[in-house]
Amino acid sequence: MSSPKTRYHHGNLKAVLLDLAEQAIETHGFENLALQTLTQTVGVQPSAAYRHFRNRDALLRSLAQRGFDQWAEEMATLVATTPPRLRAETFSRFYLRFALQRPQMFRLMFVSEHGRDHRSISGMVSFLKYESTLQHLMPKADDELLRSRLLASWAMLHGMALLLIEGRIQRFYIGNMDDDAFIDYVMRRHLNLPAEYSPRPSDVHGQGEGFVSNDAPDGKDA
Amino acid sequence: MSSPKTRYHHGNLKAVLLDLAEQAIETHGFENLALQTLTQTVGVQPSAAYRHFRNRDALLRSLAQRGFDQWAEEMATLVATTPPRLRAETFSRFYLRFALQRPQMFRLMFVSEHGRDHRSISGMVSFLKYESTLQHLMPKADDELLRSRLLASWAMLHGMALLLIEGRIQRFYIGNMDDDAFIDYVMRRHLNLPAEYSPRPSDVHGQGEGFVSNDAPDGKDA
DNA sequence: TGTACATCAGTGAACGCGCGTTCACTGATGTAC
DNA sequence: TGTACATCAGTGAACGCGCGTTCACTGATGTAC
Repeated sequence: MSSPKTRYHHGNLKAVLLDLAEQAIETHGFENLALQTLTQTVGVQPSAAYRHFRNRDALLRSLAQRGFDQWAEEMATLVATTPPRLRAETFSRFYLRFALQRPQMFRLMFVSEHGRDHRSISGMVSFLKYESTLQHLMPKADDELLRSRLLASWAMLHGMALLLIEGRIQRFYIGNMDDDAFIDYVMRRHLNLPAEYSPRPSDVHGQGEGFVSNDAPDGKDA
Repeated sequence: MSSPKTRYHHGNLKAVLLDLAEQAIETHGFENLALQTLTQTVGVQPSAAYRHFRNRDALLRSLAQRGFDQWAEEMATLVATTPPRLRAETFSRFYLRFALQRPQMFRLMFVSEHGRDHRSISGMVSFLKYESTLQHLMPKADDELLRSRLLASWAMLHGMALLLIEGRIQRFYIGNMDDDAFIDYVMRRHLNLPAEYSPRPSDVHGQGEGFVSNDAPDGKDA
């Protein structure tokens, strides 16, 4: 084994390309990822990338796939270490934190074309749907109801993340919160879990939260 | 006035460029809008566009601005013709319909960089915040509460629209609903307005909707 | 244990093209007198 | 009411460059015998 700098065969070029691509997109946006720049950073010819990826799109798809795989892993850990009644909040925090800390990776996975049609998405979703808090919360609920509840939560988190990432709300709503403060804020004010499932007491102002409000007749079941 | 085809001065090139750009982005996405293609469609030299727009970004920003202006107009009409107690739902339907029927325009305005920092956004939002249903619903609420409620609703609609537009949910949740059916679905199942403000009875299954549920102690105020 | 050869993972050079943008020009329009 | 001239809104041609992608090549690695 000669010095890593001089050896002809890089060894693990594929993984290194993905690593650097991940860094690069977080800085410049995945739309601006250029293979020539990327390979130059690694110190390798542009054409070398084509040993490992059919084309640029394939590289970005691989990157998204890796993201989904990691995501699935962390999700599994999360489930293993969190009691069912706390999973909804834990998942929500995880989703928001991911979006805020790695916004470009988030966009690549959950917004862009490159992140579509990955098996892991359906895996993640059906996992959430059947394994998470929902069934525990609503043992009698039918499938469609479970589905619509999951969708509602997902949409809320998704929209919240993107409005912030894309700079649509900071000027009007958020003071100078950092990520964690914002996540707390969303948990407290928007994703109002039933009190029994919320680890911290919510500071309700004596009325329902938002005109997105539920007409839950028996606030106990949920 | 010679035939429109042969006259040297186009007359209203700026407006026509914006019109065709709007069509083009809906077909190919605003990322792929090419000035040369666009001007060719109009039957004019590429350089002609630069009489009216400093560069490509300026054109897209103009397009977004025009979108916001139209939006503000329609919003004004909406307010003029809708009683306060129905405005929240009417606005929500408008938002979703816009997003589903003109997804690229929606993305340009509410997601892309070109749609940032327009005065109309802040106008729209503050309008919503102070003029819409919210104050009517919550006369005693403080500013921050109003703000958080608006944000919650907005995020929900925004996320719902984007998850659908970007193809993240159709496979798992939506059967073959058309736009209107989907909007109805969201209104019924997700954006559950208090019964008194919903024009159609919601079909609750005997429990709260979603684990995004409110612990509203007095379900009457809202 | 050593040699021959297939295979793999890089190099180097270049192509090509889409596309934003510039610039000197000219035809049409409007306004001062 | 007609003419001179400034100004405006186009033309035509071309530049340039970022960047994805190809292709013939060569150095390194592993495996059969």
